[in-house]
Amino acid sequence: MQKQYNNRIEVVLEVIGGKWKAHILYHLTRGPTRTGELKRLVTGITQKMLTEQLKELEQDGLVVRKVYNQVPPKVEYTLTEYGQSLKEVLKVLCDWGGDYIKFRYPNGEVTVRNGNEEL
Amino acid sequence: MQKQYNNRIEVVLEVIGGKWKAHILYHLTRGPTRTGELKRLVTGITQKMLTEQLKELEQDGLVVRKVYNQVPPKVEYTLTEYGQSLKEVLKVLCDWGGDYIKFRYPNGEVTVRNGNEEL
DNA sequence: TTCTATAGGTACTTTTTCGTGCCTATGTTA
DNA sequence: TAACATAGGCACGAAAAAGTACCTATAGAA
Repeated sequence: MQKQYNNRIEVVLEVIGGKWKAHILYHLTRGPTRTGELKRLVTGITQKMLTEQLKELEQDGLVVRKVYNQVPPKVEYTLTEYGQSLKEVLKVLCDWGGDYIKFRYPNGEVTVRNGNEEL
Repeated sequence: MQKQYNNRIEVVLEVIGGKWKAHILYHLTRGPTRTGELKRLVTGITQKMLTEQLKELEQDGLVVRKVYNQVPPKVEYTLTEYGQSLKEVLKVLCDWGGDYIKFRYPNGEVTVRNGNEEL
């Protein structure tokens, strides 16, 4: 069956949408990262969601999974070259999100953990 | 209960995420639009999803609903001034989405309806 | 009188996404 | 020998998002 999107934004949202992907990708923009480190960095994510999302990102050609043949296992995830092009996108999203919070909740009624993470 | 986001991207995704909002917003960037027109423009959306999503966008301060006291009813939706700031975001998303499709499916195995919509 | 156009509401079902709990493998270290 | 560290799999259930079907209101036109 031939897939057909309704518009180009649907495409991006399929790739970076959902509860976790953007946050995972954000950390990967800082360089290759091991599974356990990601688990620590992405606040609140479970093992299952992490590997699941990483697998999808890999299938989408944005992330590379590198396995070191060691015990205990060591696996490292890296942005592909094309994946790097997401940095710009993530930055725009981040900026708008930050501004929006200030606009809507000028008195800090709503906060953002890691609101200081730079992109 | 105090809401707390994990990161700033979560904020944007809550506002423009989901299956329809981005597409609705895209059309609103072109100016005030009546309900029925939106229903026609946003391919495949149902009445229910349309009004539901518009209501949320209104609550989020991005869209204004203007009711004309007529029969049959006339309702017009417009981007708020702050909502205008989304144009830039939508453009970046659109561009990346378009490029990505070319990157992943260079032979047009996957297409985008309205892929020519400009932002 | 009946039908049309317009915008919206509600109950219910289906689909998608996310979370929990528990299991595997293996070399090293205590 | 037993525990540990690391990465991941799977079954199941809960929750969120989306879709379906059907209902309301009203002035004017046929």
